[in-house]
Amino acid sequence: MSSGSKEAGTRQRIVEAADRLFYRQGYEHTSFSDIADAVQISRGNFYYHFRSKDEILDAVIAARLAATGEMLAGWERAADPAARLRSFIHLLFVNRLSIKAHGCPVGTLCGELAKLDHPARQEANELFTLFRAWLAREFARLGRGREADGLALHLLALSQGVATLAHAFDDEALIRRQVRLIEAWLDEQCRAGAREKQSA
Amino acid sequence: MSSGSKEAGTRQRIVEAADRLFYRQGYEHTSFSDIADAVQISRGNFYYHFRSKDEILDAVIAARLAATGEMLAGWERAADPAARLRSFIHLLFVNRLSIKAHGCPVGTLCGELAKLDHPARQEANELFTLFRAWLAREFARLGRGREADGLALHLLALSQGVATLAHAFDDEALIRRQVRLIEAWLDEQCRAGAREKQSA
DNA sequence: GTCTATACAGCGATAGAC
DNA sequence: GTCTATCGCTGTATAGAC
Repeated sequence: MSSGSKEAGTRQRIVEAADRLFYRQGYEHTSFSDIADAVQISRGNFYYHFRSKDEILDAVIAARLAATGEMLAGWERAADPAARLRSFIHLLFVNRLSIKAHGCPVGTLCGELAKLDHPARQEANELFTLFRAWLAREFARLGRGREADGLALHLLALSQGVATLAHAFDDEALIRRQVRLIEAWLDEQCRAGAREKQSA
Repeated sequence: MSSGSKEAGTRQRIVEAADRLFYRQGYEHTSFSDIADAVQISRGNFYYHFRSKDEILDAVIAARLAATGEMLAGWERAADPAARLRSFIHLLFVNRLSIKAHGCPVGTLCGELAKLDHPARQEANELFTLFRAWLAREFARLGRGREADGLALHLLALSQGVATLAHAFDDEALIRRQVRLIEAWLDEQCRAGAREKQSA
């Protein structure tokens, strides 16, 4: 029952197609017809699997939460906090082509749902919270316990902003250059953390 | 013919209402009925002033470009490059309530138009470019000529990211805390600029 | 489980009276 | 310059045959 299986059930194929389309076109701009075309089923058949479009959104967010949790768990294998934080920054580089084309999947979804004041808004924010808490814990391990959450938000904000600008300007090189600046900032934070640990 | 006049013509009142609604609800989510209710005119009457909804958007972007240009010109009165750059950061603080509620007007509009691949996308990006060029020039004046554009994008990204997170989390305090971190970063850049000027 | 047919609301846009 | 009336289309959602 792997989530990317070729023989996935109809329900799962709907969720996967909706996930991709919500990312590429936005939630509101994606219609049932769009998803139906992608999954190759009729429009009416949706309502056997979901009661409404909002319910599809809920399923998409749940799937993203699960995938994000697994990714963060995978990063735990890195040797030290600095290497783990670098995994996060590296994500911006790895996904630079899709970010250039469609922005950050988390930021664009949360932004749209916030502007629509959509009921699923809080659920989507959990995606941000997952990263925020994970980053804060790694900054704390780095020896920056007191300012850990502030630094986590700073790094989260930087990656969000870079994604926003790269998307708007449709500029891949912007990501590569800014990633280097962020890495330099992280190195500086590591040195500050080491100093704080020394004096403690 | 001041732009905020109470006795503004219908056309201008449409642009002002559309500007506000596009910011609060998003472009696609705002209908003619919404604007008509705000301006207190009938739906049909729109087409005497504009040929389409896209044309209203063009007018809104043009108005924002003009207003932004005037604001940047006003910041020129500050004593030195460091003070001028601080004006930019301060903007995040001054507008923190509307940013918390609706995000950054530039970032959310450019993000939506980019995702829709809307024809007016490039025009909206000019708003970003206005800030980018202005910031780069001030960083150059600060003595950071070689990296001026990279630093400008870094600061722009930071402010965009803070706006995105504050909007998603509906959190005003987040802005105040992150503004302090950004100001500390700017101070560091000022010192680096001074060193570079010394050695030159 | 999947289909076709359809209801019903809202959208952008047009025509024409005043 | 502003109005009412209406068109054509697309959206979500439902009913019911197979």
